[in-house]
Amino acid sequence: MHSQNLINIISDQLPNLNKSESKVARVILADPDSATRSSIAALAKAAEVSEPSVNRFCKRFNAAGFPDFKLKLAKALVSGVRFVNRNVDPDDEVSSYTPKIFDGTINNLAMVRDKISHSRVNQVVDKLIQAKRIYFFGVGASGSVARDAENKFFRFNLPVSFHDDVLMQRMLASTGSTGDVFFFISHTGRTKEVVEIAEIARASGSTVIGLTAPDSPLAQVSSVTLDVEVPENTDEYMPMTSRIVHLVILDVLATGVTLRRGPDFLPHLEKIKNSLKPTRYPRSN
Amino acid sequence: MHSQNLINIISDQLPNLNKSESKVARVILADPDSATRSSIAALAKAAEVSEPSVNRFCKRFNAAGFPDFKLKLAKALVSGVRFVNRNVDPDDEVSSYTPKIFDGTINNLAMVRDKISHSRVNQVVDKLIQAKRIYFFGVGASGSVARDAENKFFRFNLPVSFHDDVLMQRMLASTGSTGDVFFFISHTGRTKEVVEIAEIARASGSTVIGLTAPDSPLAQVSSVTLDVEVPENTDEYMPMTSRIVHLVILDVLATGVTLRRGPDFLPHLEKIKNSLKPTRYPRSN
DNA sequence: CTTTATTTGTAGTAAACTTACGTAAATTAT
DNA sequence: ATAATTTACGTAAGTTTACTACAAATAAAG
Repeated sequence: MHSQNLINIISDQLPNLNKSESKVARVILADPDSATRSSIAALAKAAEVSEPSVNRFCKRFNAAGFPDFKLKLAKALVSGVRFVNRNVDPDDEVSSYTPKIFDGTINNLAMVRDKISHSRVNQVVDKLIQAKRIYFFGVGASGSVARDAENKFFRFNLPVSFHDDVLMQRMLASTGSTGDVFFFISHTGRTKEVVEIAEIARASGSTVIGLTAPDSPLAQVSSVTLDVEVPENTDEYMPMTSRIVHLVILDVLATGVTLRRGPDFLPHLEKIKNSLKPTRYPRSN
Repeated sequence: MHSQNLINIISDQLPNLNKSESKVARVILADPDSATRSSIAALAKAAEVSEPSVNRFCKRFNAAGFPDFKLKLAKALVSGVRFVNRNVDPDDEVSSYTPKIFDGTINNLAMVRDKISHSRVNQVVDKLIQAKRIYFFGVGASGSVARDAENKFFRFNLPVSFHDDVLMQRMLASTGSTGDVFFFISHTGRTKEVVEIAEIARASGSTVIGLTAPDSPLAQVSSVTLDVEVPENTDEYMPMTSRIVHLVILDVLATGVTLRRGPDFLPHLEKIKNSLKPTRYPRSN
């Protein structure tokens, strides 16, 4: 299991800190990387507190002292998480907003990586393995995720399709039967139309899988759900990253299915890969 | 390899070091983790050299001084455990392959984040801002990325469309004119059909943007390229992550365009957001 | 309003790190 | 081989950094 990242711990604890400690926390979270390179005096000055306050802050987070804290912070940064609550500012340059967006995405991925239920993943892989037929449903931005899922899963020699048209989805859901898997992808899990279609699919006796927000209406009507908790983007400039998390989870599921199929299945995948060769210019190097 | 691990660098350089420096190196390599926690005096004593020798050793490896060196060493230790052994094994359990896939994706994002050319991003944002019309083209897995791009960019009040059908793409490319932007998304940049279409678009006087592998045939026919170098997946079980990197880059571009449009444009985005409200179940909390 | 607890800062001290300089070792040339 | 020159290394001093003890200030409780 992954240990919770120091930066996340700090931002979680932010409300529980007293005045000067939270000042320190904010300065560190604003630019953790530069924090690892600065002295206790510099950090104290930046946070407008005294040096011992910085020291006390470090000890609160189970560090021996300031140098030890910096070390732990540096390690936390490597695992991919930087600029946690650095929002894009209206006057940001390319060189600022580019890493911020990457880091925001990376941060969300790391969070879901540590939170996702492995037993749920296993359950979903089970359902997908047993499926006679798989439908990936999504609308709007999730439609692209569903399309990508189709592209991954057709390799398993199963009847797979994706649909981003709600009328089509509704008709297919109503004709479902035992052994069919309807895989719903939705960021909010609150789109009425989608929830209704999931209910129809469920009523038809099919398996309904929801890749969506926990406790959402869609989650409630699903047979199995994969919970994805990604912070709502309050910031106007910050993109929605749930799509990307969804894609990675579908990668995980596809890998799970491949592994279950065993090594005998690899030649089939190889064949598909090779089929594309004649469409490409050969590599010179 | 571009980001060689500090520990490997030290052991590579071991024969080139002089007497006292190699003493220091051996002590550090024997237990790098404890080295990150010890003072310069303790390390000097353990290596039986003077403190300045340790300091000189650090500077030789491009550190500002001893503390900076310890920081870099600590980072190297973390990246070693997390990112090195990231291939999925045939006998991996859910609890193993799930974090591996997330980490693999995160690793690639971090690599591209550090490598991407900000001036290129700026150039592409320029072109998109000036565009009279934007076409996002992709086939196969990149088709989903193109579809997602359409979903992001239509918000800018521009004629935008995506196409995953090569015949459609070919026809549209031939009818292009100055002011049109054809945005090609391709992992390899070597699909003959796609390169041909890009050539047609280019010949029509339109701007061709390539989000693809550097130095690929597609990159060569593009007006501007955004290079994405993601390692080829030699491992059968590891998913292709370039799609995800492409999506994040499109997020970056969309943010760039939003920022250029300025704050007057925010109400428009808000309006689009609000338009979806009636389709959703309201949140209870 | 006083007392008590908590938070925060000041000042002093110890430790850690770096720099300058001088000596020793090694290399090269004579 | 030995002098000259370069390179390596350590001593000592200076500077920065971090920690501790204590006191002032603030907040909470009686």
